[in-house]
Amino acid sequence: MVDFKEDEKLNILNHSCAHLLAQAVKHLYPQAKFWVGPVVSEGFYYDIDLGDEVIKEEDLEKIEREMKKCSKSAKNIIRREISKKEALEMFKDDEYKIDLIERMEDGNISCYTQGDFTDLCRGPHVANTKELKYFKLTKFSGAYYKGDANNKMLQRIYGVCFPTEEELNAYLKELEEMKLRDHRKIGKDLEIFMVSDLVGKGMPMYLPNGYLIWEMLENYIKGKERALGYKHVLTPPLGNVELYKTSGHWDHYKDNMFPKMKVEDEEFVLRPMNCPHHMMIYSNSIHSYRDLPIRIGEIARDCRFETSGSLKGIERVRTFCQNDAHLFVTPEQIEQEFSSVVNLILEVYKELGIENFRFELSLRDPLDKVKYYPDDEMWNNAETTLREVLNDLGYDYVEKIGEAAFYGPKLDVQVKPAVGPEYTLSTCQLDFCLPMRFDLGYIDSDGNKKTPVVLHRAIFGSIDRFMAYYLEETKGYLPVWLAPVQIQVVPVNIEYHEEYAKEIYKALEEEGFRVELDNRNEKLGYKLRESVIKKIPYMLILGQKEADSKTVSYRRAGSEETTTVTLEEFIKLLNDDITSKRRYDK
RNA sequence: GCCGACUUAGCACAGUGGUAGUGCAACGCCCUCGUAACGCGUAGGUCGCAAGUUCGAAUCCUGCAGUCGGCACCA
Repeated sequence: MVDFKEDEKLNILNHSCAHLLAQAVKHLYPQAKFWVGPVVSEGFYYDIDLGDEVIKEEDLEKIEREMKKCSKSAKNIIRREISKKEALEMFKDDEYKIDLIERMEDGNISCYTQGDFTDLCRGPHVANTKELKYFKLTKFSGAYYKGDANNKMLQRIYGVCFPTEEELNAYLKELEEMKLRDHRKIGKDLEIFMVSDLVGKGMPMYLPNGYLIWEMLENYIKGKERALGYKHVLTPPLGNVELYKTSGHWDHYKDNMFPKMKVEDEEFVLRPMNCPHHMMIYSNSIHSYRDLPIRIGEIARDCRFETSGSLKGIERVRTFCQNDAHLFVTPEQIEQEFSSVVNLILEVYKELGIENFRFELSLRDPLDKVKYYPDDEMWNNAETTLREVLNDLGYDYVEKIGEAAFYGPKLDVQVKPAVGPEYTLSTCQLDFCLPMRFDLGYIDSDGNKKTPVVLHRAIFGSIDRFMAYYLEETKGYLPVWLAPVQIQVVPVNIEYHEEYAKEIYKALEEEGFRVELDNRNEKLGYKLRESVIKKIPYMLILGQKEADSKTVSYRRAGSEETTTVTLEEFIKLLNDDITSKRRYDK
């Protein structure tokens, strides 16, 4: 999808369109006061205080009509440099603009005027409002002033603007198409997961198709980890509150945990993460420097009390299974183990054909003394280490201040879903803090007890989220190794060809493929249509021709071509598809 | 959690005050068929839940729940 922020021409056009929106809103709502109206990846928006009024759906059309009027009036958009004093006087009735101006440097302030409307802005803009012709207001919502939930909620209106009608329509069509690949739709259509109000929101249940995909993903990633020396464990999905007080999670996240429950004279919580359990496993025995790194992995069920508004399909849920592991290493081993994790991430992405992702290096905000473990030296050390390893590996990344975990900095891999904002898929976190809090140790070569360093890492993030992402990536056309049903055998005529179809079906089943025989008394076209809708990778069409020549004809979902081969060749083809994990959706 | 919208059969939807409809799916009959829907028929819904207004509520009001679009949050 086009990025309005990155495309210079669209950026200016959309920024100007935000002003047009503000002008129209000012006409319709004279009491309106304006906060900011930036261009973002998805277009532009403007945050507006309408006093007691709120935007409703029908208001959008009304505002659009007014915008068209403002556009048609063909006013020149005129830039003017103003002094800070002038600016403060000009916008004296708008506390939001005053807020902005007060933080601006004198001599570096400008405003733009179009007809009866002037907005504070650094520009640049298009020359005339008539250039803003092909736009659409796409969505609206409340948005907290300065992004702080304690502040007043302003009205935010989103829109997009293009130079031509064709581009606008193409974009709107693309938006509609993206909705079709939303994992919630695919998950329902292909019977992958369900939710039940009675069980609880944000607690998905995986249906047979979904659990099959789950098992394949789980076995795949555990196999990769075993090859790298990981040992997998199984730990309970709850823990004593003291465990989380020791780790520090209780102080930081107790509001985001399910409340504690008292049993006899102990208190427990459903666990929100697995680090403390794995720390206890580490401390179950005495370790020598020779034993390190120790890599403990687990597909571990966690429960987090996510706010109702943040839940989304199987992407953001209240119960989920992390593809978690904790690597206990000596300080000298950090670099090698961290590289190894990054390489594993890249290897998995490459194998599964995931190409649209980016790295974020999440660092602490040094001014935030509450959230982050107070040890400057530790933080500087950890952040420098991660940065150096990333630079050595030569990967592009952006640094995000204030995004670190409370115990350490991390590398996050960000991806964009079909619908909604970016999220983290994989993560690798460096932690000097929890090993100290749990008093972990190993005996070093000099005979002294030292504290290990821990790398927290998740390749799939959670199996749930990864599945959501991969369903959207593949549009539901799963590669053969993941497809719940790999082959649908369709006899042309049930009366004459069922016997041959059964023979082939049994042969494929004996080879270990997930195969189904459609022996219903329906027309060929009808049965093929169902296979296509269910996105089954291979349709095997068996009629007189195939029975006579002892061959099979196959068609891949998403293709209209039919190929005829021998059964042996077909099996070879399938096995090749499965081992290569090849995607065929693109 | 906050702002707004939505919730009708397994699925996709229509129906804005007069005791529920269409298409697909399901089931039955018919058809016996070569690459995305043969035809006919049958069954299926306390219209998200609760309370209210009304002679009468899927429709109007209120509350609750869930979902969706954003905001906030995300160890």
